[in-house]
Amino acid sequence: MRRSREETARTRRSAVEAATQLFRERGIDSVSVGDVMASVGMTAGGFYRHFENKEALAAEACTAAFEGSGLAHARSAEALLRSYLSKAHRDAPAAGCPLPALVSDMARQPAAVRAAYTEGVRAALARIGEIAPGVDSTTQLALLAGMVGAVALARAIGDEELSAKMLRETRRFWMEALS
Amino acid sequence: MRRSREETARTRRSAVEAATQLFRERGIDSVSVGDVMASVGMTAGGFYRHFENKEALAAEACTAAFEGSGLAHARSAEALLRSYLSKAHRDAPAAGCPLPALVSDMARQPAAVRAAYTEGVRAALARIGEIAPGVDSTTQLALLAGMVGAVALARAIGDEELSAKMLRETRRFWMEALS
DNA sequence: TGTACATCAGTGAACGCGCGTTCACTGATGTAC
DNA sequence: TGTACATCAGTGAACGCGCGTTCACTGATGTAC
Repeated sequence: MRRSREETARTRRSAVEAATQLFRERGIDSVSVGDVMASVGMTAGGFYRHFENKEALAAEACTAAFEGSGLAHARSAEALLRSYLSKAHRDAPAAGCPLPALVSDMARQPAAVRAAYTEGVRAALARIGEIAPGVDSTTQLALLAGMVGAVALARAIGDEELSAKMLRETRRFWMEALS
Repeated sequence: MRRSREETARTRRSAVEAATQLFRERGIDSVSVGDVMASVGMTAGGFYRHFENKEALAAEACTAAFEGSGLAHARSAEALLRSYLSKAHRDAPAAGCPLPALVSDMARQPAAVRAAYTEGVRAALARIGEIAPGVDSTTQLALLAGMVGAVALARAIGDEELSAKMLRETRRFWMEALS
């Protein structure tokens, strides 16, 4: 049955929000349209009243995930390193930075989704430039690569000790390199 | 019809070799048992004469991919940085390092596959220790994270200029940091 | 060395399943008068 | 403000498809004598 305009808008927002979390947690291809709609209390059929297809949702969810990301709100380089290269971040991909969570999904995604991700990379670099103004751009790029690589590897590694070491030592290196 | 022992062994080796390439190129979950067997000229049914299931192939292919990897054969830190952080490596994932190619697949893989990947991380760190003996272990870990992150990001980024910049500047940073 | 038989690598059809997407239908909401 | 009708958000079944895996079957290879 038909819903009110506000309710319709709320459903759409909930679906995008649920998708940002599910996609970061399990990867875009491993989450079905039905999974996303079930998590907002609906069946898959209704999805197509809100989005043209799954690709459109993926692109929108990717953009939305960057907006709520911790990287976008860090206040200093030290605070960023401490929160980004932490076990808490490693163990909560659904609420974390989309860069490591989606990085190897992207190679198989359509252009619209990749474009959203690329904008996220640019935004991350811009943010690093703001909170670490004394750092040259070469170092900013190497820092972003190091942070994303360390979190992605820490999640992939099956051994807790080595995983924790990857985060801890990468953090230590950059704390010193930036001071 | 039955095949000779040598032919059987050759088929098995070909399947593992094809899998290492296909998995790195398209991700483990996006490659089917049928894809792997078709690339060695067989149908999917015959797969189960060689492997218990797809998981067993994934674990074996992961281990095999690390053995043939460029990282395992680099002669110096400078040579490693030049070849690893290159467009050639970025554009040929099927023949490249499994670390960036499979990094976000791993979170969803069964324990046996993750264990093979974890061994690959250990081997990569050991190799870095050999070719850069003067570098402390904190720096070695940060270097591996940076190389893996830069290649994974360069592949994910949809914009050629930013992608190339990610590789180039990360290489520049580490060339200077290690000298 | 030759023969009879057991083994088993590979085929191709079938299975149960989950996917993205479509569609006829329902009934509350929105709109025109 | 009240009524009649059009709109459309969501349902649930259906579609065509590709997946991992199983299985009866074939016939060349391997083995026992």
